[in-house]
Amino acid sequence: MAGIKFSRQRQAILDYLRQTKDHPTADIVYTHVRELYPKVSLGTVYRNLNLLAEEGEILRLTQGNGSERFDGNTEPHYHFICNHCKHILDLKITSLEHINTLANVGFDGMIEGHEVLFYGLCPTCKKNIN
Amino acid sequence: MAGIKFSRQRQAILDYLRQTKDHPTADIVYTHVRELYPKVSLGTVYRNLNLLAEEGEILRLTQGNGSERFDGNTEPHYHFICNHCKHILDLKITSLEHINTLANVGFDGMIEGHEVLFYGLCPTCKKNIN
DNA sequence: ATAATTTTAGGAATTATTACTGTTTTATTT
DNA sequence: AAATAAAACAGTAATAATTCCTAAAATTAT
Repeated sequence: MAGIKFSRQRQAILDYLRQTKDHPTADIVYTHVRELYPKVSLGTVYRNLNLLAEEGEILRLTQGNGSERFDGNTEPHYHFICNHCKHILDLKITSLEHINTLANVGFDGMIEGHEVLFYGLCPTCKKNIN
Repeated sequence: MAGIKFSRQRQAILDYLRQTKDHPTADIVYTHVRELYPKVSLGTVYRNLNLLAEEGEILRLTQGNGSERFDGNTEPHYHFICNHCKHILDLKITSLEHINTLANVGFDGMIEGHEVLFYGLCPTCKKNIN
């Protein structure tokens, strides 16, 4: 009976991602899970992040510089990255499904989806920068 | 008089990016530039790709798996990646500027721009896969 | 042509991620 | 509840992508 087995480490990773609003890197997840399981290895964190992402339990965010980030919120939503402080935020906006239709105009293949990353100034930086 | 100086290697990199429709990785650029300058080093390619991207002479594309890709076409356009063959294509669609306005609704910061990556089946794969 | 400054080649170093292996956990069967 | 099979683990080595370093070469200004 091929299947995946429960593991406390994986559960801790998922729990952590579900309770934070951040979009942590594998390494940040690692340091947090270590508080609960001090002997956890970074390889375990990577393996489980990949597994959870494949299963759709978490999202993998690819945003330019450095490492990948992960998101425990699987509700459909869009992301924003601040040009100034580099923080990533969730945007609660209506679906942009219609841009798929726009993209398909004059395109001979088939558009199945899209990823969007907005950038600009986050609320905090907007305030502080004048 | 602080400034950047001409270099044949940088010129060759730019020339190559301008004449291809592909979206090559640094390594692919490297192998092509080596045909003209066999002693060019990979570090030189990376340094110049970064420099050219900073100056806005080329675009840097971040698309999930593996390495970054570069685009010599700086006209505003959107990209598409095929889920099947993983090739990246240019899409010639009208600007999607209006999604910035949508994203700003209920957002306290300031949206300055966006990056979109469409995915699906490219024309060739769509034909061949039925 | 000389001097000043930038860029280069080549290689070492760094960072992010994956792969390997013997041991431990988890789930299933007796 | 003990035995067994399968999956996951910790720890470490390996790989891949990119950046950093330095003495030598190329470019630009004088």
